[in-house]
Amino acid sequence: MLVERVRKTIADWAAAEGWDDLPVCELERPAQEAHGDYATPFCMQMAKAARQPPRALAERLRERLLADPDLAQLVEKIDIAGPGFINFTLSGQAFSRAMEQLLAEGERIGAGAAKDHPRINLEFVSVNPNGPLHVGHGRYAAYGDALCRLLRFSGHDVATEFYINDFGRQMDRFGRSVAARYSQSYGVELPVPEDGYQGDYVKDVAAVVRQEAGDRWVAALTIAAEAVQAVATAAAEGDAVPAEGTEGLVDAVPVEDQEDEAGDEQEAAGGAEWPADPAVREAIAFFRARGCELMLEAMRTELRDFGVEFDIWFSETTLHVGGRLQAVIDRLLASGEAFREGDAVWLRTTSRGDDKDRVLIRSNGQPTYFAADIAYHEDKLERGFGHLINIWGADHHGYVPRMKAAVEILAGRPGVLEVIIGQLVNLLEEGELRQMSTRRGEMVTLAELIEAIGVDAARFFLVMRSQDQTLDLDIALARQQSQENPVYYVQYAHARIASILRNVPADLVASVGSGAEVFASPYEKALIKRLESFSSVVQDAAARRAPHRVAAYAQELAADFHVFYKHCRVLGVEPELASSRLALCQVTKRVIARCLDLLGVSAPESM
RNA sequence: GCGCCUGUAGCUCAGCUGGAUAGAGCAACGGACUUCUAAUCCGUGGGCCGCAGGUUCGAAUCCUGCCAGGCGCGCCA
Repeated sequence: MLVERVRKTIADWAAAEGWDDLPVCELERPAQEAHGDYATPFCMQMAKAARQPPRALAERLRERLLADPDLAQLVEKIDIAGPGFINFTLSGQAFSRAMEQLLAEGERIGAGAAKDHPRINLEFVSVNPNGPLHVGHGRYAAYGDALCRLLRFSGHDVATEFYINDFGRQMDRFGRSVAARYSQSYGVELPVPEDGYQGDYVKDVAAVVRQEAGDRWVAALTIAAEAVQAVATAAAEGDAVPAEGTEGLVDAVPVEDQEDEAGDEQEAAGGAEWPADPAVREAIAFFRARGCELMLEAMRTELRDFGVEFDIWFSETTLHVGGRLQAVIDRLLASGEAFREGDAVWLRTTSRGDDKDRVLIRSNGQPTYFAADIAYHEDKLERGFGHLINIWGADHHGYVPRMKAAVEILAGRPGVLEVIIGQLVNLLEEGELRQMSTRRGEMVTLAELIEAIGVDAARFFLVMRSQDQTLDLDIALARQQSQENPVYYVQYAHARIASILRNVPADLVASVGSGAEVFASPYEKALIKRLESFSSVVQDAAARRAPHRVAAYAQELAADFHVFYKHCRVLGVEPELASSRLALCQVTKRVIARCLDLLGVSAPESM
């Protein structure tokens, strides 16, 4: 309200003086109370264009502002301070009018108007369905979901998507791991492959399969077990056993490297040591597919319990059937964006800023993950999304330039793909860094975190920091500190207001009075100013993809409310004051509830 | 070697498209419940904003260089 009138005055003035290229005037909340309710450094910024000293400009601007009768009513005084700041101290009436507006906005207070922007596809989590979600995935889930809510609330059309990496070697290893655990439950000695998944959850999956299928697959897997044992016996008699010293060394390198190297060696050695018997192959295919389904089901349930639901689940495997992938590559070859060199097919990503061209089809004829990703993103575009947002872990940031180049080629224009890199979660135990491995079943799962501190605290905790900040998580500390978690501070403010509302007498309704006593205290004024800034916080947080700003704002708002609550009674004071304060409570409750909702946290009526 | 992220109070971090004396929570210490929920409030102490230059009326914020930590740099996914 105030800022619009100030800008109008400035525009008129600039027109009269013939100044061009003036900056936009922004009002900000001064850190110091003595500097009024709002302030602007505008006169310092315009000094150059106007070729006059800032303080003189400030004096003249002040005159012009006060000449506007509407504006004069809103301010108690306008001061000029320091090198040329203009400080506004608002009148009582300004607060009443602001509150009237806020109250009238109702439940959708702070919401952005629907924007005429392209539909957004927001993809996140997208993990291999071969292990439980760990806290890193939880962070991306909490962040992505909060961002989705924020974008929607600020006026965008968003669909969320989970890309299921259900194709490739990792899933083969998983299928064989489940098959092994299944066999073991029948007494067949088939060990989990060395490059397989050792975690106990694999046993759970196997148990479900056993319940569904009975001993249907035991015969086939017995063939595999015998073959594996034969190989093991032969190896024991030979000299293929590695020296012990190397093992200690291998342990010192990062776990992820071990996984990858193990995988490559395995492949170099001709794939799985399991026999190529058709019955065995069929069994592996079955365990792989069914295991994947069961893991996905569990994941979906876990995410839903965490408050995260995806609009679309997209399976990578669907890209590899029906010549889908080949069709994309053929088109890229035809348009000259892709080319053959050696026995491989490459995409000329260097034409769009990447530092080298990338392989689509390997010389062995197999498509790369990148090729599938291109088909996938083309599919997104064909589904009508004009803007694609992907949330990736920091360990994938090297992949960004090629993917952006690919989408630029597909879409015919730059800027369609936006990649948000989320930094990783470091797990600490008693201050010591702890390594994680999905394969070995050593990790802190999202489920563990939730069990330790609950969904609300976990979600708040995971989004309260900027996504490009590495998060240190000590689960013992988190458990111990959950009582001090700021989420309860915010929720408590909400519950307190709910309690007031329950005690409101029948004849008292929320409405903004105009008397001089209304909103006279600094506590009420501070709260109203905070509430007024909510819509800009929403817009800002959405534009910057920064839901943590909502978390920070919620804490500030709760603090303003708790102080207000301490100093100002709502019930049992004179009627005009009571109904005005009731209005203030109601708006505060709406905004707190909205903030918590944007973060995926519940807003309790009582605690 | 190259690229991305980070470096702010004892700890965890906000603030980063430049504004006045740099903030919050936790931890430490001292206070406040006969009144709408004390999971609250009030107060005290605590800082070469990694370092050095530069731009500017003004720099935690922008630019350059350096130092430190994390993550990447494959015809892996």
